[in-house]
Amino acid sequence: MPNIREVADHAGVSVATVSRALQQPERVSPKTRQRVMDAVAATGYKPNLMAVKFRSGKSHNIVVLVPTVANVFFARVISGMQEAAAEQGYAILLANTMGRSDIEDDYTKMVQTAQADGLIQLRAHNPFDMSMINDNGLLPMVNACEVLDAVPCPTVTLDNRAAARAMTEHLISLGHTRIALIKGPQGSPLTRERVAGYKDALADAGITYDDALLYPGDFTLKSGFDAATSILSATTRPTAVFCENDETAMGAMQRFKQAGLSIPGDISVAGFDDIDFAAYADPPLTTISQPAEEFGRTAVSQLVDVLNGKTRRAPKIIIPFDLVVRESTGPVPVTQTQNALKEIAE
Amino acid sequence: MPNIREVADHAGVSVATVSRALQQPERVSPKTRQRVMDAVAATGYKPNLMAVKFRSGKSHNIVVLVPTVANVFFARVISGMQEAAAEQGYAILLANTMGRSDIEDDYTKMVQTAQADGLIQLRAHNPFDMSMINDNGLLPMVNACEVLDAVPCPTVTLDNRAAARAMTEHLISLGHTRIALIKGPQGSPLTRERVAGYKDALADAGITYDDALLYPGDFTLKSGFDAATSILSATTRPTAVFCENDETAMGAMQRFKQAGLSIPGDISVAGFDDIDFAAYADPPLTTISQPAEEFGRTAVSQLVDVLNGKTRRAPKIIIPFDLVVRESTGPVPVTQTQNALKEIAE
DNA sequence: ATACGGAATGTAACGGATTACATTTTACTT
DNA sequence: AAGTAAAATGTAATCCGTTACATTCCGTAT
Repeated sequence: MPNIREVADHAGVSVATVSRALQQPERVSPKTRQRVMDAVAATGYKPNLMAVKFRSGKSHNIVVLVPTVANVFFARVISGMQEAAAEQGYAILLANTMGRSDIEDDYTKMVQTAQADGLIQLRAHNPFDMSMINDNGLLPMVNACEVLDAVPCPTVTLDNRAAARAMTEHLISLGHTRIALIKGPQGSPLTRERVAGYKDALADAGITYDDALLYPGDFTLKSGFDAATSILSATTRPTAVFCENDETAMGAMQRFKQAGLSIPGDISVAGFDDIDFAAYADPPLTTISQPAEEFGRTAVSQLVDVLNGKTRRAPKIIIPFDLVVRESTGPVPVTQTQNALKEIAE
Repeated sequence: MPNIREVADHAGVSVATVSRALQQPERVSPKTRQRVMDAVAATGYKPNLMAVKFRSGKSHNIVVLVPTVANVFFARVISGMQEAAAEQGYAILLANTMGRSDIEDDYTKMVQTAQADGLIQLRAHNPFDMSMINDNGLLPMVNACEVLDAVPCPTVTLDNRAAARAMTEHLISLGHTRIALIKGPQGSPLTRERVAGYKDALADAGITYDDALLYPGDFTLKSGFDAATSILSATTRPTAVFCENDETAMGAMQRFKQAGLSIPGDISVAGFDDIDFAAYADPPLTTISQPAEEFGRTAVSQLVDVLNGKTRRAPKIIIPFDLVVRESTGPVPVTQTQNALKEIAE
């Protein structure tokens, strides 16, 4: 591999001139510039970017901590990051953390060891200690999707509470009053916020909240399937199920169909995320659409601003959502309505 | 940020000793080692890995070219790579290429500019020219999943032809003779091999191959849906549809169900890949299971071997597959059987 | 023709860790 | 106690671009 000195010799100039001809062409006379370019072509010179990065102290790498890359929603987010990063001259180092703090720590070290300039965390957990704070009091990170409030860094998130509330209101508007909720992972702020939005809507509609209608889940197909099994064995079966993500919803639908229930004839099912499969589910799934790619793009551009010192106070960015009504939600089944009326009458 | 000199001063030793204490502890006396460790702790020293990589000429980065990260199968492959790379001390640089050669070239440059040591390509396209060939005549890359024969590098692949043949044989064993095939992307070797396997099985069973039963697709849900629409309007409807991936199969199933067909009562549907959703489809999808994570792990370990000069001749690794029979495939519908018998009789 | 200013180019220090080679220390032999 | 080999440690070169500073060149003004 030829280095800059060989090019300089070949062109009969100094290494400084070669460097300038490549980095700031206007600082070099047209003749020399041409000579250098010819020498570059002749030698097949490619600058060793590891040397450049080392010298400049900027790696132009961004670490992304993803709980699971094998999640359709995150895959779209990453796709958006990829795009924005490429535009800004950054490369993405992807870390599949499975939510494990030790793996997160390994990758966070890449920032501390100058292998990466900053980090994007897609989970509500701050991997840094405060030693990494910059002049503006910010950490070299962006927290996206599932965010933590107390961390000094930009956040990019959906108003999960409002979205969950919107979905619950949609179900209520169809006449549902016994609405089950299949939750996301225990302890996640996402889960909490969505539960809060669900409660908000119930409260507004004057429906008393019932703890028994909350089912545990973890965003997998299986957890939806299992929760649905529990729901089927409930004494008074809910007429609608709001799932905190689409995978869960699809797992639940599968179980309900196996049990011979019609959706939404016997039970309505709603999801969250609007992954590709949602539109092709049977029946097509009512869900909350999140612009996943935009999450990625926004997170990257926020991080680049932090790294350039442009960000003084941590912005809290809210990405808009959309309620997408498809065919998995419908009016309360007649018999159930009658039962409900009877109950009220008693 | 403290550097190695500060640590040396603090410990009262030379920088060489510090370096040795950290890299080859056995080459340093226990006393000094301890002094160095204390100094490291006291100063909070973290070696600048950019400097290390620059000096050593090894970046310990691997570029992965993925057509789309938002594909469930690839997501699993990446997951496996991630795992193996971490074990071997490598980081993954993920490139979402969308199959575009210009994007692939950008990332391939990372290898040429010492930002990455090697590359894993998940598409049948060689991004390198021959200038990167090493002493063993190999390129610093591994071609996985969808492979090209002529490239001097290890390949990791499924016997797609055998797998497609196995699936087709399964359908034939259920009595199907008119079996449609929804293909993968035009021009992909994957597509070609699977078509070849399909033809193999037909030929073996003495079923004449009919061009009209091949439908175009591109591995998306939508393309499955659209192909199903074409299938529905065919003069003699096939009794089974073999889709070259699961997304396509799920899109097709959705369309068939919309048209009021029962699966597999009226038409059998089979997929390929066994993504998570396959087991939760309605009905659960018969498919070919590929150990996606193993693809990733194998690709990484093969690449590491190449990088270490351990690989002399490019191995061609075949990963085993599994035929997973679920409920989306069944015997030929009775009426159809009668028609078929009639045809034969005529 | 001389002097001066700006453009063009060159020289060499620098970044942080590694490592070949040189030197010192230690441990053991006689 | 002297001598020697092995172990431990130190010195300084090195990796390769970038860039501050120094120098040279050229054109223009006087």
